[in-house]
This record gives sequence, C-alpha cells and structure tokens, in this order.
Amino acid sequence: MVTPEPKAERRKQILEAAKLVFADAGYHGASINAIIERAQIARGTFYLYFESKSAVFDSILDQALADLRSRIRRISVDEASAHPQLQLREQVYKTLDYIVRDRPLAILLLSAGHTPDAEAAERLDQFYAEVRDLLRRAFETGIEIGLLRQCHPELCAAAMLGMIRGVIELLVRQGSAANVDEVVSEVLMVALRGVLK
Amino acid sequence: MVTPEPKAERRKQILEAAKLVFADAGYHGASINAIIERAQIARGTFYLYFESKSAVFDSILDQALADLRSRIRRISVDEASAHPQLQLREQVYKTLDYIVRDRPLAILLLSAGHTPDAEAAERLDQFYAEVRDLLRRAFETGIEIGLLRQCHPELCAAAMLGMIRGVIELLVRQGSAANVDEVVSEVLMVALRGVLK
Amino acid sequence: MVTPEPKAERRKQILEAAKLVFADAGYHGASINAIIERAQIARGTFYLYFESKSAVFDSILDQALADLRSRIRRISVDEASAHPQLQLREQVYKTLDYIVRDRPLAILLLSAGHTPDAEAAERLDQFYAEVRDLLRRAFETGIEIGLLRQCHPELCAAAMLGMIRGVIELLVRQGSAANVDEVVSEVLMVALRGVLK
Amino acid sequence: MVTPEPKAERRKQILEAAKLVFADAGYHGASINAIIERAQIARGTFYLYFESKSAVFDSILDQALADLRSRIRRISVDEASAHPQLQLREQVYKTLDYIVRDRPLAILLLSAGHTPDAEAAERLDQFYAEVRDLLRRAFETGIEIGLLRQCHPELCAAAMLGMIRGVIELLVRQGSAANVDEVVSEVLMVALRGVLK
DNA sequence: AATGAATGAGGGTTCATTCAT
DNA sequence: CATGAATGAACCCTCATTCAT
Repeated sequence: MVTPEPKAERRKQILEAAKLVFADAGYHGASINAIIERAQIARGTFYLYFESKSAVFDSILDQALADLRSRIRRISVDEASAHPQLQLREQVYKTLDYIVRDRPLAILLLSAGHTPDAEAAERLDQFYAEVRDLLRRAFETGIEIGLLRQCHPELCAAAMLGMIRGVIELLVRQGSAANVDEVVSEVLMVALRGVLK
Repeated sequence: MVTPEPKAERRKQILEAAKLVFADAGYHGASINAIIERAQIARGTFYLYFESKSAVFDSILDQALADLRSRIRRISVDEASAHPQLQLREQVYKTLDYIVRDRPLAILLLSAGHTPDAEAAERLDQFYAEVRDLLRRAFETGIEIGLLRQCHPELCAAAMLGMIRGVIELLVRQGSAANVDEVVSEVLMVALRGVLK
Repeated sequence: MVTPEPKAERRKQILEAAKLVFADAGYHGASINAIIERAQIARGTFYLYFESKSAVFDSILDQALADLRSRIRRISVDEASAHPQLQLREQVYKTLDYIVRDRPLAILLLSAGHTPDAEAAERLDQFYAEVRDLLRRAFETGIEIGLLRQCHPELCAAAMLGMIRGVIELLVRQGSAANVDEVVSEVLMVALRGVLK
Repeated sequence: MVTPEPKAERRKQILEAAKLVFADAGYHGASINAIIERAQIARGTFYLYFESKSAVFDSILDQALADLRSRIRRISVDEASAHPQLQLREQVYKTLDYIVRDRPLAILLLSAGHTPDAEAAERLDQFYAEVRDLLRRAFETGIEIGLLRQCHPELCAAAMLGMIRGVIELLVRQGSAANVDEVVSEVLMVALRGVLK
C-alpha cells in the first residue's frame, strides 16, 4: 500500500464526485449512476462506502456544517478581546472564503433546503436557525449596551443572513469579478450602517 | 356549458392544485398523481390542458413573474413624481404583500431556483437578474446625483435582493408575528442607512 | 366493454401468471420480470393491480386458504348427521380434489412454508396448525367416546397431515396414475385402521 | 500448523456455519456475508474452499444424505435375520434420532426440496424417491408373502414417507414434548395397523 | 493460504406520459 | 372533452463472485 489509508482516499473520491453531481443536479436529480460515473467506480463500490444516496449527502452536508460552525462563534465584548467589528469581520471573512473557495459546496448549501432528504433539510435549517439566533442575540446585546439603534433583532438577523446568502450567490453563480475581501467590506458597511446608532 | 369559458376554468383549477402540490413537495416530489387528485380530475385530463409536468410549473411561475413585474418599475427622479423613497416603499410593500399573501407561491419562488426544470430555473434566475439590474441602476443613479455614498452597486443590489428573500423566508416559513408593514419599514431602514450618504 | 369487469379480468390474469411462476421458481426465484412476461403485460401494469410482489403472493395464498377452509370443518357426531366416516371421506375428497386440480397451487401450498415472505409463511403455518388442531380434537373426541384406541392425539394429527401432504406430492410431482378417489380410499384405510379400536 | 489437516478443519468450520445460516434463512436468504461472518473468515477464503454458494449447500446435503443412507437398508425376511418389525423399528429410530438431534439439518432436509438450487433439489428428490422405492418394494414383498393386506404399495409408500416428515416437523418446529422413542412407537403403530393383514 | 476491495448483473419499484375508448 | 388503463425507462439497492495484494 503506497497511500497510508486507501479506504479513506476512496471515500473522499466518492464524496468529491457526489458533491459535484449534487451541485449540478440537486439531490433528486443526482443519480447514483452519475455519481459512480464521475467517481469512476462500479455500482457496488459506492455502497461499500456509503449506506445510501442520502448517506453521502448527509456526510457532505455534515462536514460542511462542522467546518462552518468552527468558523462562527459569539462575539465577545470584554476589553480583553479584539474590537467587536474586527472579530465580526474576521468571522465573516473566514466563512465566506471557505464557502466561496468550494463552488459546488456553496451551491449545495444554497439549495439543500429544498431537498426530499428530510433529514438533511432539517439539519441545514437548524444550522441557519443557529446562525440567525447568534445574530439575533448579538443585536439584542448591541441594543442593550447602546451600540445599536432600536432595530427589530429577529428581522434584522433574517435580513443579514439573507444578505450573506445573496452575495454568496453573486460570487458563486455569476462570474462576478468581486473578490471576497471587497465583498466583506461592502456587506459589513451596509450591515453596520444599517443597524449602528 | 354554463360558464362562458369552461376551458379556462379547468386550467385555473389545475394550476391552483399544482401550485399547492409543488409548494408542499417541491418540483420533483410533486407527482402528477398528487396534482390530479387535488384537482379532482382524471389523469388524461391533465394532459389535455398542459403538455407536461414542467409546463404547469412554468405556467405558474410565469404568471407569478408577470404579476411581480407589474409591481416593480424604475423609480423616477423627476420632480413630477413622488419622493423616491415613497415610490420605493410602495413598490416594496406591494411586492412583499403579494408574495406573502400567497404562501405556496412564496415557497415556490424561494425554491424554484433549485429545480431540475431547467427552463423554469432559468426564467426565475432571469427575473432575479432583472430585479438586481434595476436595483443596480438605481444605485448608480443615486451615486451620480450625489444621493448615495460611493457603494459597489452590483454588490449592494445582490445584498438587497438577498435581504428581501431572507425576510420573505422569515415571514413564510417561521410563524413570525411580524407583519408586512413592520417588515418593510425595518428592511428599508437598514437598506437606506446602509447606502445613503 | 365486452367483458363485464375488465379490471377483475386483468387481476385474474396476473394472479394466474404469478401462480405459475411462483410454483416454478419459488417466492424468491420468481421475478417480477418473469411474472409480467407470462402475463404479457408491462412492468408498470403489474403495480397497477398489486402493491408489491408479496401482495400477489399473499393474494394467491389467501384465496387458496379460504377455499380450503370452506371445505374443512368439524365432524359432527350427533345422530342427525351423516356417519362420521362419510363426512370425513367427503371432506378429504373435496380438499384433495381441489388441490390436485390446480397443480401450481398444490406446489405452492407444499412449499410456501419456506418463503422469505414472512407474512405468507406465517399464514400458511397457521392454516396447517388449524388443520392439525382440528384433527387432534377429533382424535380426542374419538378416544373419549371409545371409538378410537388410546393414541397420542397430537402425534397422530401431525402424522395424518404429513400423510396427506405426502400423497399430494405423489399426485402432483410424479405423474402417478392414481386418481383422487383411489387415493382417498387408501389413505383413509391406512389412517382409520391406524387409529380405530 | 498445529492440527494435522488444517484444510479439512477450515472446511468443516465453514460447513457448520453455512448449515446454521441455511437453516435460519433458507437457501436464498442465506448470504455469503452471513456465512463468512458466522465462520469468522474472510470473503475470499470462502471461495478457497467452495466453488460457490450452491457448492456448500450441496456438500451439506450430500453429507446428510450419505449419513441417512447408511442408516437405511432393505429389510431381510430370511430366518437368520431379526424379526422384520424389529429391523424396521431400529432403522426408523436411528434415522429419526439422527435427524432430530441436528435441528438445523432437519430444517434443511424439510425445506431443501424448495430451493432455487436445482441440483440440490434434485438430489433430495432422488433420495426421497429411493426411500419411497424401498418402502414400495417392502410393501410388495409383504403382500406377496401374505403379511400385508392388499394395499396400494406406491401410495402407501408416499403416505408413510409423508407421515415421517410430518412428525419430524412436529419434533423440530414446535417444541413438542414428545421424545423420539414415543414418536417411533406411535408412528409404527399407526403405519403397521394401517397395512398389516 | 488468506484477505477484502471491487465488480456488475439483476432485483423490486415509481412515475411521467400515451392512447383507445 | 374526459377518462384511466397501459406503458417502459429509470430509479435505488443487493449480493454472488473475482483478483490483486
């Protein structure tokens, strides 16, 4: 064995192929046929590494959500931490960068809410709900400490999340020239002016 | 035949049933079976009024897009017209109101971009592109006449569109208590502060 | 429509084809392919009439068991009824005759206990258990009223049932020349001499 | 290698595992997977010892049939031999005992006639045919020498064989309390009274 | 001798579409 | 106009068998 873990390699190969197919065709439209053709493996081999079609999908999604979660956390307002806006900027940058670097993944994240794979849909919904909650609590704190104007936290959270998805779509679908740095700057500018006092 | 145009009636009946089913189950999950059961018609009758499954879907989408287009237009800045912000507010209100009033339609508009029905997806994409263009040109004009700060028009347009989709999702999916009026106010507040000088 | 109930006709046609295939190949070995080829119908048509492969099998079995049950009942010993041996003879004759007339059905009844269709297997087992119980109670009664010797009722019931299955197999599998009448006579002779006082 | 014939050991180990699996799940339901898991060997190893799934099955069956054949032979009526009924009793006892002691084997023998493994089915059929022939010839001889009544030899042979299978099933499937001794006595009683003059 | 990853034919089932009535 | 029985391509998945290591 030249490679250290050939089984893990194969798994990755299948995951990668599946991600492309899912991004291309959506969950339902992605046939096992298309996946194994892209991965250059036999039909049975697929089922050696994944229990079912939904299992691959879930695996892709779970990895992505774990990666995203590791990039997002509460912003601390104590003096020991960096300036809140810097923290925010860094998180948004890292998140956008991660997503945009992997085009198929981005498409998948934008569309996975509309899957017949109920479990996956729920998991993605839950992730978005988490992010929204994080944002909402951030807004509430900001209002309390007099940093933000009296905005509607839940509404603003939904709006911000929508904004982010909107610019991701721009970056990913259209061949917009804008780079991530520029996008983060503009989005934060709009967002902050929109809610700061 | 009692009604003057029985054919048109039947068509509508099918469209209505299909809209509900599509919203419930997504494009792929919506079976002709489910549609004809809801419409209380026979299998063959369906194909008397529509060429195919995608044809109904396209028809629903086209109607919605036409309705939406009729609610959206360039904002005029000549003195004879109302104040630009008032025009904007009215358009946003009418649009949101139209969408939110018809929950199945809203769900369909939010998800149609992720269908295997390529034609429909393209048409919706095109519609969103139109709106984005409209917004972009508005931003460009605003910057020219010194009303708006030096923002990135295309990016801001995408962000605004995303915001709107974000709040629609909030209104439609979650049972948020927020009413359309409130939502419009908050969204416009964020958006305008975000870009005004 | 020439035939009174074309749907029922089709159903019968499929049942008949399926019965032949099941008898030929056993439950597992019987493919939907083989069934539809024999029935000269398309793949989808099959599922128009039966939910699944096991549904056809169950249907065939249920019909057979119902037919058999209608031919078997407790033997009454009151004076108003015919002589017990005559009743017995008639029942055995009618049962054997019914089974042997339908060769595929007979094979199916002999083999259905060894199916992966658990529901069907249980139903057949239960039927055999019923028959065995009936026989056992008959033996018990016979001993009580001094008609039969002190035999082991359960054991004898199992033996009798086995005998019947044995001769059915002879009639059905081998091209034995023996006719049903002769078989019934011989079997009853052995059975009765075996247990009578 | 500690053991003198490791190959033979391994073979036995696989045969034992396979017998259990076949008895549990039937021929079709028994997967190579289940067999190698029970035998604690790798997939490829299985095919080192057996050509195919059917080859193991055949091997199991052949062994059983050889064992059974060694327990059954013509009953001699010359004066030098033991009384025919004693010979018969001993053979039936040894046979039943052998079968009932090995529950999986018994199940297999009862069901093997209904396998998709045509070769196995034929071999079992042939064995049953042999036994039936033996019985038939015994009956014919019995009638000739005036020991038995004028019964139908072939029919009676089939009936007797069925009886035996019936009581085996009782012993093996249901947890009947009856022991082999008791069963042999009762069966012989019924059988002999059924055919003796 | 032993392994287990890889194979692919074949299984049961669904569903958009057609067409004779 | 309306019907609904019939179609068959395409789906996901299983499992006996092979072969490079």
